[in-house]
Amino acid sequence: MSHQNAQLEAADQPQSVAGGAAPLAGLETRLQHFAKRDIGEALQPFVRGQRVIKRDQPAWAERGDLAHIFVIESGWAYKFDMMHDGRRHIADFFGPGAICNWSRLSRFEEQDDILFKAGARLTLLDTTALDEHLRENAALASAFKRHELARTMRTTQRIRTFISLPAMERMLVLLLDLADELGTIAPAPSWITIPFAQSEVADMLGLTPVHVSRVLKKLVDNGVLERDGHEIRFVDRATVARDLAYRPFFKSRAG
Amino acid sequence: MSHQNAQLEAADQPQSVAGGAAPLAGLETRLQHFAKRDIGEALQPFVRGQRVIKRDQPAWAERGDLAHIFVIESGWAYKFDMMHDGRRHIADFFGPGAICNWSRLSRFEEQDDILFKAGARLTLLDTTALDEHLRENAALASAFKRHELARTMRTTQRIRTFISLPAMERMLVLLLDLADELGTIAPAPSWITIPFAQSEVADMLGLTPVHVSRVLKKLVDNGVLERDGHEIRFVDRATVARDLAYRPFFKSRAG
DNA sequence: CGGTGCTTTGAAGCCTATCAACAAAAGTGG
DNA sequence: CCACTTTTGTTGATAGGCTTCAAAGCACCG
Repeated sequence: MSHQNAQLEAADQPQSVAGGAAPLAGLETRLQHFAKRDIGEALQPFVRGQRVIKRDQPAWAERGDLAHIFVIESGWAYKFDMMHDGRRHIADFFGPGAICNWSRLSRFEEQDDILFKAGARLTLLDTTALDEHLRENAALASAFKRHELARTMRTTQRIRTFISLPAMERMLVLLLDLADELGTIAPAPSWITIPFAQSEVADMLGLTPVHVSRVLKKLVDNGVLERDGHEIRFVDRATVARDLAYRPFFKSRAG
Repeated sequence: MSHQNAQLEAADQPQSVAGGAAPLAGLETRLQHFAKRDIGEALQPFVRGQRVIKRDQPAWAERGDLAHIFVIESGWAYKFDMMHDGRRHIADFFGPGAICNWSRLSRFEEQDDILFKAGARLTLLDTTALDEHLRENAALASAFKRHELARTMRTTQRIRTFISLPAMERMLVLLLDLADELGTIAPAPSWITIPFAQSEVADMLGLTPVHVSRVLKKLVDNGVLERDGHEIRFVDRATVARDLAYRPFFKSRAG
């Protein structure tokens, strides 16, 4: 546990990290979809550093690791908590351009733990400075709020499926959500890399890893998906989305 | 559909309805748990009428039936929506003292439909007047916010169970939530009347009505519950709650 | 090259849905 | 208040979905 923290500290680097794009470009693109005016590079003043995650690494809510706002430049993260029977429940996931811990800024919700997947590149923002800025800048604050609301609504849609429908539908909705998250800052590629292990997918869907493997196989056998390892492709995404009455909350708002 | 609306109108009555307690006493009791100062009868000026629901009756979100804030004096209601396969999903429920459609006031969320159960008595509040009042009265607004946040957190806890755990645990958590909701404005009775049909419980748990019946029977056979029709009692609620790591979000805050 | 962790596959058993019939309860109309 | 209809809840039999356990294949990494 202590070496994990050491790793977080050690990754504190000078402003730019290999990768090219300016920090926060992804987030700004996302927010722009929910803003009425141009937000430009309004967030640059709040950058406090960047980090590269070498191995899968949790940030424990209680230990102050989440004192900053974490924005994902590339890669993935997810929010999880442990249940009474020892199982892990994964409640939401975050892709490029996402804010991992918005609730720290706006609400005083219970804070789940966050796990950053290996390879993720993060930008850290100053929580209190950003908070003050948003208090005075209603337009920007509104964009943040709408952006987070879209996430909430997408989560609500997913949860409904996970509670009521069988494994195949659950899996498809999860994959559509992944595509939605990816398509937010750039057109989603038709081949998507599932960024999670099957045991993690299982903890999202409320299934076992074994069954996740079988469900994926069945979807390929049925001609719904094509697959090459962790890469998958919908043979006909539009039809799948229509059959499930799936509603994209991020992608379709591009302006 | 049109006769349902007519019924809502027709039930508009003079200020007091059979039942004794002053309107909003339940809600004010609830809010008091989340307020730092005494809130007294701060909400009385916003009352715009009362209604008694004779038969189970939906208020359709799209038709403006939800222009007011609905507060439950006694009885129950729930939030539901229809899924692509024709199944009904019930996302949350509301007991005595609850606000059924807070989101109408504070957020611009997607609005689910609400169904009021037969026998429910409602108080209607003026949405815009209350909204303005809360803008100027931060303390009261904060109590509302914390109160709704408690609901959100309870829902999050329930959802986690419904996604990941089998039917018996789901049922127990639902019953504990019912007790929590009931115990908010007065000590919860040890015998609880399940206010919903088993088909409604099924749509909450993501099960079939048949299985709901069997699960209840099994819980009685295992000595976890006692039961007399729609009345149930936990033989040992504290132990059940502990085993499930169940956290009450309303009741335990009584001050 | 041999770990180590992730994925796949098979067999067996439990959990839940479906279908159908019936019982019980609640609403309806005379 | 009674007979009638409709809804709701119970029970059994059967089938399908998902988990568990165990073993083997595969990929990555030191």
